[in-house]
Amino acid sequence: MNLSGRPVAGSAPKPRTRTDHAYALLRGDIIAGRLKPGTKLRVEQLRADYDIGATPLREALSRLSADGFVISEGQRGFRVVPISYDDLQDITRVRILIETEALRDSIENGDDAWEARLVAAYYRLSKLEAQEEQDYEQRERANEAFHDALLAGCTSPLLRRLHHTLYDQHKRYRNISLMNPAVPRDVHEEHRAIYDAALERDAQRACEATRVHVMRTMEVTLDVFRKAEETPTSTAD
Amino acid sequence: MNLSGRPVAGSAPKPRTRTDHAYALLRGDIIAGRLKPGTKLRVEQLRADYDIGATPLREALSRLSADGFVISEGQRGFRVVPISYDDLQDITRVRILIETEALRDSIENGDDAWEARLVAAYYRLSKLEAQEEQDYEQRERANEAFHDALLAGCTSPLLRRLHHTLYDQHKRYRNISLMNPAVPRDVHEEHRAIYDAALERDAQRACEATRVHVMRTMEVTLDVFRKAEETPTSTAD
DNA sequence: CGCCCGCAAAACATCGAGAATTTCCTAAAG
DNA sequence: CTTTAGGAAATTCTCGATGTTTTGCGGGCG
Repeated sequence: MNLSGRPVAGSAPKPRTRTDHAYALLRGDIIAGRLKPGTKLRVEQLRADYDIGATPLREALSRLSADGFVISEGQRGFRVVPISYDDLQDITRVRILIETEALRDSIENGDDAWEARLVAAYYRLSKLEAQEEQDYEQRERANEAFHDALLAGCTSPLLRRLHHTLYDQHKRYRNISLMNPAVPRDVHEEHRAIYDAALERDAQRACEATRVHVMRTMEVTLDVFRKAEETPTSTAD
Repeated sequence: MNLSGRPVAGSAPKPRTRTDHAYALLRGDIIAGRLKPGTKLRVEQLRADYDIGATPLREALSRLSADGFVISEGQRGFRVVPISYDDLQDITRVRILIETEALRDSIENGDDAWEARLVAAYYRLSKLEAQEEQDYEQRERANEAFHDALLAGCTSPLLRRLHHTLYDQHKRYRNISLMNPAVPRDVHEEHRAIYDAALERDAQRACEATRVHVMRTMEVTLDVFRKAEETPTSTAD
């Protein structure tokens, strides 16, 4: 009955095992772009950086390779998955496929609690979007919470899991392109369109709005990369 | 220049590293149903069975857990993912989503070589389907070759990868339900419908035929399980 | 009679060292 | 000057052993 006053298991943010810890750290660093695409992941190096033994590190890297964040070149170690235009487009395309299907399901099956959570998440996000100064971390969290709330009603665990992975793969591209000045864009309006359609239980419209939203995100990211290529190595190394 | 006469790397079927080997063995045994759903996977046990050290085994299990064939209950080891009606339906649903999208792409982009390969694969499969006595292994290979050929034109590596995993997850259910007498069913006709539509480049019709085919496969599998539940433990040991 | 505590055995997760392989550098041959 | 061969250094992969956590069992207390 958890009379101890300590938080119940499951809500705890602290990973239980070294492997889980390593997995979370590596995944986070790859998505955040701190580990750059194509980088060789030498176990000895990582061992020093994270202060974790080789065995848990290798296990974490194995999981990440199945997730598509790392490639394992048998007998030649691991490296961060490279980025490419094609890859971003591929991820985007599949993400739209998965996300719209999950959203359709969520809209059809979401109950009152789903609605309430969605309203709350949208409210918080809107408030942050209206602010002048943008705390990226905070806003990213709110953005994720909003998208999670949208899909919370989805009855398919598989769709949820796939979406989560694809979302993070996409997020990596966004983070890598982040430092450059973003193309002006009315994100709030895109969010509002999805939100309105979802609350009205108009799945068709919500999916279309989602498609537009995800495509725009990709296009902005692609633009940043293209511009970065024209201006060679200004921020490199 | 490989003057040794040995086959060049890449064509070799033999896994290069112990981890890869363990991964292939475990995956195969799980899909074939030799490792039953819910079974605890004790490393010491596996070590004896496969004659592979604990470290490569754990790495393989980690990868399998990311693939969804194994669950990792932190600090309490690994076990084969359990089966359930809900899970089979979930897998089927997502598989249809992925497979029809991949097929649509394949039909739109497949070139002459794609067509030729498809014709050949269909021809071989038809011949086996017409036979009286059925070698399951052989037929399964032909079936897989046919489905692979259908999707070979798909331009999205991600869709291909996801489909491969989902196909094998589905296959596990089929294999587990295998011993029981199958419901009579004209599989050949279903295959023919997909094949004809694909060659005519009618994506819409091919996708619909695929949907029907996959749904039927699931329903037959579900029927077998339901019947097995009514007749308790006749073949169980 | 049932519940709970605590000890022993099993299993898991992790570490450090040792075999196998790749990579890198040097130097000679064409 | 490019190419090829050889060997040393670095790195990956694997094993056996060790600390920690979970599990299973038995005895005592309510």
